[in-house]
Amino acid sequence: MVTLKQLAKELNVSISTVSKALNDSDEIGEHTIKRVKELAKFYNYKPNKMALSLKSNKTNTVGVVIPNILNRFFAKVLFGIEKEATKLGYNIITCMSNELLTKEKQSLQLLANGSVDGFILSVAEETQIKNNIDHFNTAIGQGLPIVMFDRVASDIKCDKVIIDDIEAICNAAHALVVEGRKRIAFISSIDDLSVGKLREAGYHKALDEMVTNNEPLILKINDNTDPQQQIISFLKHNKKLDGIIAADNVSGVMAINIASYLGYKIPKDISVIGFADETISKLSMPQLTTINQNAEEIGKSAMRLLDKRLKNEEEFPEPLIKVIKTNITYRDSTINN
Amino acid sequence: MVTLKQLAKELNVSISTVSKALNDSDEIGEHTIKRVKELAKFYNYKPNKMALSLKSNKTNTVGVVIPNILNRFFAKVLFGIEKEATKLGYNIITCMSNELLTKEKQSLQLLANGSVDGFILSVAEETQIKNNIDHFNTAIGQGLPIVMFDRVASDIKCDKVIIDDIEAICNAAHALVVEGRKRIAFISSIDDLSVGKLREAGYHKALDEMVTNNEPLILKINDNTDPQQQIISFLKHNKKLDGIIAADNVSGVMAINIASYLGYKIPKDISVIGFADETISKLSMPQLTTINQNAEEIGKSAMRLLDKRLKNEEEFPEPLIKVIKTNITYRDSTINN
DNA sequence: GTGAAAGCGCTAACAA
DNA sequence: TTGTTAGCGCTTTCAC
Repeated sequence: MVTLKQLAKELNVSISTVSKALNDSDEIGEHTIKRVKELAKFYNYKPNKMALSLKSNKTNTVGVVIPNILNRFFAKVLFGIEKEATKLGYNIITCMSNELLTKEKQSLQLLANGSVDGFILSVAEETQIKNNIDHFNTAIGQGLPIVMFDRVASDIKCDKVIIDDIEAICNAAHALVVEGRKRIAFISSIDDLSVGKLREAGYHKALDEMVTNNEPLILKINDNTDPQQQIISFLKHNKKLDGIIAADNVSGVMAINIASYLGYKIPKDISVIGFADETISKLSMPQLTTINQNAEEIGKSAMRLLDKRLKNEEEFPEPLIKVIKTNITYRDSTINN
Repeated sequence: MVTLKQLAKELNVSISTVSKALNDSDEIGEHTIKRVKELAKFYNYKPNKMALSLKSNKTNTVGVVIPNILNRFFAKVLFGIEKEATKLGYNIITCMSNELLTKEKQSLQLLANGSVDGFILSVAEETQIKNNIDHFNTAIGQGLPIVMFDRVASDIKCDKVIIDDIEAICNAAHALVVEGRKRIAFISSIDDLSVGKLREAGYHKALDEMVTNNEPLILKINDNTDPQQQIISFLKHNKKLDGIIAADNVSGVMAINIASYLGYKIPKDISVIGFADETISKLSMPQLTTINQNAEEIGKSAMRLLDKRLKNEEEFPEPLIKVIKTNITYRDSTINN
């Protein structure tokens, strides 16, 4: 990499002249500016990032801590974050907590050495279960703002981007009721998570609002045994169910394929609504109708919030909670009108 | 963040004393070391990353350029890279080319300002189609080594991590032949890519090696119309096919679900082998038998190669090509023995 | 209009 | 054993 020093030497001017010229300072003569810029272009000069950061005490880099990159929701959020970050001139350093408290903690600590200006993160499962959240406050105390998305820690005062999980499920239930469904089940493999609990609450709320038949019918899928077997057994034991709402990324697709396999006609016999994205929802036959979380928008919003927070440090001290709208994308696992 | 300066002031010693003490220099007295370390711990001192990088001209950060994070293969590779990077003490700055040449170029240029020590990347689709590869050489020329994985540019002299795509497909075909399959089709939605071409070549090679019936039967899925319709029509027009090899991430799962939907029994009537990972392969009923690319291992290997390259700059000047072994994970879309 | 010098936080050669 | 100083690459204030 070429440095100002080298350019200055070759041009027989001082380092500061070169610096000013490249920044179009009006202290510098037109002719000099031209000379400097030409040589800089010739050598493909770029100001050294580390030097700039050291000087300005800003890195234009944000740390992103993702619980599980293999979950498509998080992959999409990351996608959104990266897109907006590029637009706003930030780089992102990505860390994976792999749902572990220790790794999450480590990531925050490791980057709190001047590597990043702030964090965007979704809380790891273990962290949520143990409700161990000191490391978040430590980071904030060090002047590194945090924006949390999806899985948030309610006790931490920071900006947050979420969806209204309760409302989303209620809307889905409502859509099934409109189709004439009477016995709607709820299946979830994420009841440990804050969002899992909210979605279940949404299901209960929806049942309460239904005129008839408000007996909950819930399958909590656990990792210990084969999920497909759990669904098969659930379907066999609940012959009357005619609607399914799936709380996580994949169980809706599974439910359709398994129900078909068992001889049910989808959506004639059972309607299914899930949380998967376009790609996964297209893997079932018929394709899954989904609650659309707008994951990319969540990522973009989070990045924008962090940017604002970084730009006016003294302003808007109150944490913001941004709620991203959800909507339902109708495919063929429901009876559409 | 606390600095050496502040510690020095508070301890009434010089900055360099503090620095040396923290680095366990034997120039410094035991007592002083202890005093310094205690205060440093108290203030949670961490050496400023930017200052360190500026001084050492090393960032311990690698730039990762991924064509499409929503593709699970890439997500898994990224996962592997991050895991190994953490182990080796690197951070990763993630960029997405979104399959676009311009974005890929931009990412390399943007990070070639001292932000990273080197790159790990998989070539964008557009880049492969246009075969425009100057930006790679530019980066390498600037002293930033590149490790390419999966989709590599054969004209670039750099370390590479790939799988033997031809062999992988041959093995899959062989597995189907062993089952007694006679009419094996190949479906792909990635024939633009280097790996797509290799996998098709593998299919042709396998056919050539078969005793009977070496007429190729290929479906190239394009994005213009509904992929499911293309598969339906393909199945309807080729009633005799009894085996399918899918070259990409999702079409194997689709094929199973569609074939079931059309009344075929899987694997009795048709055996299917695909390229999907565990999660996606479990979304079909029955679950998809897959060629396992060991994506995580690819990521880890790439990171290790880059690390080696960075550590001994003068040594092993010849580019290395590392071939990661594939294997077949048998699930229920094939007749297992 | 141009240059010298200080300083961001750190390490290390050299001096004391 | 500890301190002084220079320098990594850059911006910016202040002198000229």
